[in-house]
Amino acid sequence: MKKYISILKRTRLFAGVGDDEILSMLGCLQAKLRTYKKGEYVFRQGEHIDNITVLAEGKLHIQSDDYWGNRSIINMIGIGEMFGEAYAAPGSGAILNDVVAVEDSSVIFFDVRRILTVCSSACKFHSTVVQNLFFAISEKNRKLVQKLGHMSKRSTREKLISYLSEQAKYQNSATFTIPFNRQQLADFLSVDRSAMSNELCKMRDEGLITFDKNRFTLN
Amino acid sequence: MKKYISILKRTRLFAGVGDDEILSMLGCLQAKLRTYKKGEYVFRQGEHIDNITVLAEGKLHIQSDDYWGNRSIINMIGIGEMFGEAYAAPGSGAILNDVVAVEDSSVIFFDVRRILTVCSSACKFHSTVVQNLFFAISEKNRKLVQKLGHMSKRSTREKLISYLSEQAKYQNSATFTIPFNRQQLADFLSVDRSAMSNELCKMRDEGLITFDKNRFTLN
DNA sequence: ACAAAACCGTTGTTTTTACAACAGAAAGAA
DNA sequence: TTCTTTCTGTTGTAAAAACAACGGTTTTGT
Repeated sequence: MKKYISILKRTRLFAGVGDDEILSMLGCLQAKLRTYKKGEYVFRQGEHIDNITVLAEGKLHIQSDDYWGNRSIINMIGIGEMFGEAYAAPGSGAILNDVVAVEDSSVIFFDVRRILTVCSSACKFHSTVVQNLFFAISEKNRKLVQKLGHMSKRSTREKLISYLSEQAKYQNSATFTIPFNRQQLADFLSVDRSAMSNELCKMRDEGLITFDKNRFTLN
Repeated sequence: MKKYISILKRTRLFAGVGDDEILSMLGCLQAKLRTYKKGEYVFRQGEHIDNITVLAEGKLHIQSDDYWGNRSIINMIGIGEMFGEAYAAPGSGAILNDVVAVEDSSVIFFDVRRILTVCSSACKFHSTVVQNLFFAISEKNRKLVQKLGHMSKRSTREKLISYLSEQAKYQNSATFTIPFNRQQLADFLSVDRSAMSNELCKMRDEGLITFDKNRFTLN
């Protein structure tokens, strides 16, 4: 677990907390580590979860599949990002989506009740962490709204432009790499892969964008 | 302001806080009341906001319009619900959408910094409110994910079924009233109104649903 | 190195949606 | 009341997306 302290230090959850404090909090919050092979499920739709988790290594997708096998990717979780925090509140019900490792991954679990209940022991940074938790979930909230912004666009082209512009802005460069392959991007934007691929190429031919695999440039 | 205490008492934000404490906190948190006529904007896209707000009366839509006048309704805010909380964190940037009164409304503003900074005075319920804030934003988070679930459906019919089923479940009855008229529902689901209307009628003719204005029944 | 699998672009067909336009019903204002 | 505006359903047409199928390329595993 110790090897992940440098990662935890850079997470939103532990922002402003020193190495030593993090180490002691790992005990206080009953942190547990689990590893997952590519394709394994961390959580399944319908489960009741009582852990907040941080991804220490790998990559996860929050997604769900319908009757006909249409997959939709709700969100991507990268290293240092948190997930499951929306189900920390009592009575928040079962999780609505699957959480799947798309690469070999390591996940750190924290006991929710230990985070929300102020402990009497050494964790003087506890309140910092609670506030961090709030800020982190706020940020995720804004990201979800942003994603709704993409999804609410009527055409595939507009969805693509909306998403790619956001990425360019977020990565602060007209050239950037996206964390999805074509199928995943299509599942993320809820469109058909081949139609999307087609649209991307049209946009390229019209000189709007250029791309090579996951690397895109806006013109 | 006093007349709204009974409403505030029943909000997520002040759950577990007594009348007297709420009254004293209104001062502590520098609560301010403003009223809006139907159609007026509470916030506009691009504004920087530093208040958490609670709707005391009326109804709001969180929405945005694009170049071509396509409107998309991100969320509906009912009495007692909170909004703007996702922008409480420092450095959270400008608000991405407009917030508009769709009925004559009354909004209570709270100073964000006063909520997040524990005050030294009488507000012993302060930490309760901070935790409530976290629970409330968690709930909104889950709602957003649920909405993404509707939007990610490929066809208009599936979107409708997804949304209507959720409403039936939420209102705990196969017959229920939705808070939208047709145009608003179309804007909420990001589809064309006439196409949606058409689809609704087809579903009715097939015996899947019955409806009268805003009142729907699932069969 | 080789076979298998995954990935990406491309095309033609079918299905669905958006758009525009209109008419009747309902609601609201004068 | 009467006139006006808003709301809803309906239809036909044009545009767009989904679907299916395939070939070439790249990646992966053995």
